[in-house]
Amino acid sequence: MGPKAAETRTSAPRTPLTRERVLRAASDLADRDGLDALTMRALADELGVEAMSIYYHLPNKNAILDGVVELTFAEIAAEAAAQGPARADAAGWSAAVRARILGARRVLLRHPWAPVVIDQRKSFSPAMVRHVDGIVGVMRDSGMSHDLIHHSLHAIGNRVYGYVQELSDDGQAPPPGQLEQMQSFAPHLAAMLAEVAHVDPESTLGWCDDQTEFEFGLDLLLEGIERRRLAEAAERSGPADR
Amino acid sequence: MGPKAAETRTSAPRTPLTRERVLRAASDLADRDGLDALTMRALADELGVEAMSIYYHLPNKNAILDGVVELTFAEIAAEAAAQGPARADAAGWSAAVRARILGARRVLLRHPWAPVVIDQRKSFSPAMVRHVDGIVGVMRDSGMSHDLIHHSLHAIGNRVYGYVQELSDDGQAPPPGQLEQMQSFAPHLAAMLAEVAHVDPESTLGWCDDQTEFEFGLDLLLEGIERRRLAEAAERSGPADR
DNA sequence: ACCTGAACACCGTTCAAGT
DNA sequence: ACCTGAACACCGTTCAAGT
Repeated sequence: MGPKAAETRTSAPRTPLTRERVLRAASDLADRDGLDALTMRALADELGVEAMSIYYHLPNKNAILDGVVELTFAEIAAEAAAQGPARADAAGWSAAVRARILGARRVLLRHPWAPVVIDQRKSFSPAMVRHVDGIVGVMRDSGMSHDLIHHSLHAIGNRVYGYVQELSDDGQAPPPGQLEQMQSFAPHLAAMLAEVAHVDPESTLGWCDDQTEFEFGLDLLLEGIERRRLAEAAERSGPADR
Repeated sequence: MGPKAAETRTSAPRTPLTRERVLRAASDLADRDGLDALTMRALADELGVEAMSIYYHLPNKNAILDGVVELTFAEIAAEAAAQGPARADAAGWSAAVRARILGARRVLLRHPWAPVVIDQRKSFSPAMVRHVDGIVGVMRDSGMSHDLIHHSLHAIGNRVYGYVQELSDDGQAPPPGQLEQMQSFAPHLAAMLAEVAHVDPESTLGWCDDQTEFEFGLDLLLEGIERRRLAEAAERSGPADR
């Protein structure tokens, strides 16, 4: 408690501001007080700093939003890693995909603002791409065609978050060199995109036909419900003969 | 072009402001310039009026957002009516539901801001309730249980917009007298909610178990994809014996 | 290199005032 | 009854300035 300690305190009153620290604080703030409470001024307060200091480490608020989405997908990756390698035989693909999606959901439930941010600003982080790539890999191992995988990603992905939209719908054509670059860290996904883009080069809507994807997912649901309806009816008429 | 005409012009330079006119203009503005461009000041400009004038007809911006969602569901109802009465026999329920959902989607594609507004503010208009009620009616005619219908609504509804969430998840218990009141204009839906709430009164999460609903929808999709995978495999091994 | 303060152009909204 | 103008408390961001 001598003057030296006090001096040290005033000369290093807090850990230095970094991109990481800003993003962590932003994610925590949104978790605790909601997305609307995540303002530059409130965030600065949380960090014991003036609002404008943040701009030295991140260019603007959009960068912060992209950053916290990135953090969230890093958590999802950690969750998946904790579950161990989810490779499976042909029949087991479904359980493996299911586990990954429910894992992602567990993380997203801890960050309720994340789905909102993800699909109102079509953010697109490497961690997100790798997450999708893992799912593509599992499906590919089961022998599915890239086409079926592609439709299935739309059907499933729309359910959890809109990531597939970004991956394809927006950029009319495949982004120039981006696909080659993706090959290094998301090989399954890159292979799928290459084939899908090649197969249907003159789709009126560009890369993916939104309407087709929507109907594919809808029909999956309707067929499943119909099967359950028939099961109910059978149950009702003769539960004995089972 | 005499002085009289000019006088008439200046004494009645525009049609009077009404709730209807404000909401129409708001919807049009959002269609044209996007949701972010829908500000009180820009909306007033569009109407040839000062920003504060709007507050005489609607209490605040949230009321405007609720109002434009209401308008959108009115359009969806008109679209459904144009398709004629979509009553069907047991096996035809699926086509009837499909038609209604694709109709809703056509309208929502004209108002891309609508899904965003609907699920970031959990708005809840009578027109929306009636839309859901129509779907419940069709499913009920096919002999499905209320339980199956309930799960199915979650699975399908999440896909188009989050309306079922509002209907149930939020209010822990059924809203006091609201259910009785609903009976008059949404009888099928009211019946379903009454039975579902009764059947599972001590659900840990309140009315609906979100996790259960999520897994129901996910499994529907996974099962459907698995069937298509098997079809692909069969096609590959012996396309001749079909 | 890292942080700050004042200022700008926006927002939704309150409130007292006009006709 | 219907509309307005000034003002308030916010927002993200620019810019020149401090250390």
